[in-house]
Amino acid sequence: MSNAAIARALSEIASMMELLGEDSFRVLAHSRAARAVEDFPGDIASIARGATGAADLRKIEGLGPKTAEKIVELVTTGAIAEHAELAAKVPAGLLQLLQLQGIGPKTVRVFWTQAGVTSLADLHRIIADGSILKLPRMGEKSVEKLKAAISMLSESTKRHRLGPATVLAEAVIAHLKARAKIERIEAAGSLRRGRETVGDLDILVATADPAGVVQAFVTMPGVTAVLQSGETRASCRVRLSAGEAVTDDGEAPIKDAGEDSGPSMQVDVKVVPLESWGAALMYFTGSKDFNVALRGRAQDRGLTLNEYGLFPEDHEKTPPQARHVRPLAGKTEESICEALGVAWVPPEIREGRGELDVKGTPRLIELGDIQAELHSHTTASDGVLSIVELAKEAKRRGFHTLAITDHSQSSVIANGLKPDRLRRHIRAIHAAREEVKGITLLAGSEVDILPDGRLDYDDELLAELDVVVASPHAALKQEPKAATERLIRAVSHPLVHILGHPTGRLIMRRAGLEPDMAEVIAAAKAHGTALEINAHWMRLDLRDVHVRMAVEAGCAIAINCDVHHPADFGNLRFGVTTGRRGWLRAEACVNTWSAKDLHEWLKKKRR
DNA sequence: GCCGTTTTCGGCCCGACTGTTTTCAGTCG
Repeated sequence: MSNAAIARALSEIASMMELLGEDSFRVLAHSRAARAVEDFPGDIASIARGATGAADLRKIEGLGPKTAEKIVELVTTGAIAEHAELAAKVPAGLLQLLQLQGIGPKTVRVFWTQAGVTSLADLHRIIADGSILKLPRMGEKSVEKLKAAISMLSESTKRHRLGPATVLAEAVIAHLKARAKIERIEAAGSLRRGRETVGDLDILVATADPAGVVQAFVTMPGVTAVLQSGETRASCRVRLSAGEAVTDDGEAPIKDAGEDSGPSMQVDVKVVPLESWGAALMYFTGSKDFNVALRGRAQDRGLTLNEYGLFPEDHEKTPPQARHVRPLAGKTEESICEALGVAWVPPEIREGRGELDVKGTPRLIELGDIQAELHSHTTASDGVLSIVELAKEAKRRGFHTLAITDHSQSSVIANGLKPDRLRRHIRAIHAAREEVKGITLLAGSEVDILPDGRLDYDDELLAELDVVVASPHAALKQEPKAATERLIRAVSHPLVHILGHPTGRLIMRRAGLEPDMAEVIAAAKAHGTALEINAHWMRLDLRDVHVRMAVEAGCAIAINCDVHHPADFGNLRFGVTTGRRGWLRAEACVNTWSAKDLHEWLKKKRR
């Protein structure tokens, strides 16, 4: 049973208790437990099945005696009795109503207990016959908002992948900068933390002209609905196509239908005072758990931290900023951390997982550290550039090394190379070295890992290559056990340098392989094989939690753009961000090494 | 239901916005 499935069960318990009007802190505890399970890097089910399952689970922050027992119950019996008892009391359709924007548990409970609503269809009915207006706090405007929320139910609950979300955020920032006088502007939230998917965008602005900023935002092209618009914040749904020519699939540009169609995202613009910039940025960047931990540190010191700054705790009812109390810190994130006696940590690792205990700011990998691209495709397989064009582009971007790694024979759809074609291709790469100087061109291959873990070329041919990236492309639904054996066999092969996109997942589209990653990492470490973070925003594979496992195990990491098109080099930042989320330091990433060190490492597997 | 170098009991983030109110409840992040 996957962590996600266990988290869902706990989360449903929380929602159902909420609808029954039970103690809100019990609800909160179950929601927290669900998140703890969802975000846990290891396999919760196998821990729960252990002899001391419940005790081991309790060591995870957010899980206590009761929630640990419920997880053990779920894993061993397939269900939680309490879940079934709650489900008998709460109609299933109500959970869907909770997804509606602007509708929370209190309102759903009113619909249910006072109007007998148990489904979306019932809700439609009381709207249609007007009886909804008899319910408390339900006026014309509320009903209009509710109708809008129903019509975009599926769209508004959808998360979006990091790539398109980043592009849209940059477009909003550019738009506001061009139309209002702005002191500072930055995207906060999960985008700043570099999560692989983003629910909505939080754009923070420091400005002398709040009204101008809000006005510029709500009239921006691509805005399909203004959800709220006040003096210091506004919320809109904005079409992703307002970003630029990056669609959800990373292919052709979205055709602008000129109406409220196409995928959209909620974008919140918040105006904050310049003297509170750091406090607001920190507050709105999160994560929630990180903020809670940080506020705990403030409390320990008799201080209170909010989005306006760090203040002395004086137990007054009115918040300090409203009484014009001078904050102890707030203009920058660093000043707040200093006043709290904690090291400033990069947004990517703010997860409330003990990062406040680190001594000194960790020096994580940065975009500028990358000096080599080790995974690229030419027109020989499914790329759009020739060897020379690709080499020139890599050189232009300042890389000292480029590995050409076209697909192997089993990837028929990608025009994979049969052995004789590969041999000619190797010679063509060698010839291109004469044409493009100032960059080392390596002859490689992205070799398919067959379902049983064998490679797609024989060892003799593999030994002729400078670089071997072994990747799974087919049979991505095989059982975890088979997947684990398959990948271990591949990383243990003496001629393999890098395990490419280890799981083959596509974010929000395809789960990919679900091997026991700890075992794969251990085998990779033992054989000196690097694990790839594929930088494409559709993949980001290895994923962040597995990067952290690999980093802690001392395994080498590669960050590659898997270049098929010149624009793919631009995805590098997403790969680096994912590395940072896994606490990756430059020295553990082979792409940051000097040409000498990198080439030496590659050759070691050829002796 | 969880958690603890100010607590094993008594806390559990809090401010902006909105719509419906006659001073505030609900939602959101």
